[in-house]
Amino acid sequence: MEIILSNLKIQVNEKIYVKDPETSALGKKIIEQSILLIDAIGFDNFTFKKLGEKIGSNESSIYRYFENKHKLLVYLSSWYWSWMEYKLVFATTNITDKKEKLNKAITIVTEKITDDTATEHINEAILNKILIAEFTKTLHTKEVDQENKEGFFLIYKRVINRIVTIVKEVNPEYAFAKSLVSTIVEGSLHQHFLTDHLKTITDCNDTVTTTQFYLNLTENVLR
Amino acid sequence: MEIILSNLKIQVNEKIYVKDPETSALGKKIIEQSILLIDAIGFDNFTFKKLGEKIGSNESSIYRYFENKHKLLVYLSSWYWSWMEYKLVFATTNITDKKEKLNKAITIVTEKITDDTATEHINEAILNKILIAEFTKTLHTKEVDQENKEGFFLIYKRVINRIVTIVKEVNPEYAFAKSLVSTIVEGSLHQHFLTDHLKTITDCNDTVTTTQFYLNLTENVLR
DNA sequence: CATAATTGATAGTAATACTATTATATTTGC
DNA sequence: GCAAATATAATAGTATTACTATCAATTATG
Repeated sequence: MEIILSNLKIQVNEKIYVKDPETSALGKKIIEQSILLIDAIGFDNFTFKKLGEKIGSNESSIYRYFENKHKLLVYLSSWYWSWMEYKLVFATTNITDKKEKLNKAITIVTEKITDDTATEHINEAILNKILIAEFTKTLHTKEVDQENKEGFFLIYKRVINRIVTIVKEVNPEYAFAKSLVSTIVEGSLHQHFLTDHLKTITDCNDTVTTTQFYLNLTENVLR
Repeated sequence: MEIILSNLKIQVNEKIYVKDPETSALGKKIIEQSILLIDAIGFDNFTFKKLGEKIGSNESSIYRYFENKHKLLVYLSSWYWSWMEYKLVFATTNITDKKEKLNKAITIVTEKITDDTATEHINEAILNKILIAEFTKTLHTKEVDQENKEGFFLIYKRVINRIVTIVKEVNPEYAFAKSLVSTIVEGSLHQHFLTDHLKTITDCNDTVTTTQFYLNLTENVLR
């Protein structure tokens, strides 16, 4: 997987950026360091000025890549879900047993990423932390309908619908496949958040994982 | 229920506000109108200056009630969950059948509030809309651990743990009661959000409700 | 090597998120 | 009914944010 991933160009909707950050050294530095800075100080405290200082570049240069920090977060999220989709497709192709395929898929989207994988300038483990802490903010804006129309959330929705297809293979009778999967994908980020911050309302921790919870849940719901 | 609710003083943690808004006409106006304004323009675009203009009061007067807009949102959320807890307790007390009790509880926390209920200056239907759109923002900050320590999320956690108790009465063997309930409570807000904005990844709509999805899910998981 | 494209530096604006001070109402306690 | 206390309003001011515009300096490319 390592080799393949390192050659992989993750596709992100062009409308999200002003200039594709993958096309220059500065662009890659913006992505790499924004992930570290958002993780360190949180998205709310993150500014392009601070990022500029961190990478030794001018604020105005960053604006040539992204209109604002919201779009940058949408970009990072899109990249993440694109990477997730790749992992998902890679891990489930050629599995003939439907239940096994579904379990694999659920494992992929619910497990916490703990190690930096193949890509050059992107630390997926930290990006996963950012998604856990900040992903909902990409959706919860007044512009969500407009941005949805422009395709900002296409990859996210595609990841969910890929798993929906697998769910329907396991149980074609089940009436809530979409809601189940969207609950799992969003909910697993939430359970990771609770594990980190509000331990009294989750059972998930280092030994009992979020993945186990959702595997068990899905098994029970679809049987 | 109407009469009782109108006499009810909803309790909110004192640390959330500078001055209790329930103790003055201006305070109540701040709560009433902030709900309408946040609903209208979204929390991100909401400022104390705009609220001041809307209620014909000075910005600085609002700061005497709330340190900042984040605390105001935490207050509104707290109030909502306190109201929800009241409804929950009221609706489930004296129900002896455990499954019926759980179904009632799940219905209470997952259904969309569509009508303004008893309280004077608070429109619960609109407040519910705000929770659907903005609640995650109360938790997803760098200060979450500190604020959790100070008890900002106590009522929210108590609502969840009340339902956890009911789940355990129905099935004491089930190992993920907390995660199940926190998934339901948070997830139902999310499903309502998807129904409003990302319809392609949910099955919930006007005829098939979020409540039905979660009743079915819980039934299957605990049987 | 000339030209184009990119980046950096500087400056500037409007809005945000407050704090401080003082004046003016309004409430309450005697 | 009035003085004292309290609440509110008005004004001003600061630091930061979230940009935009301009122009100079650097780097890439044909």
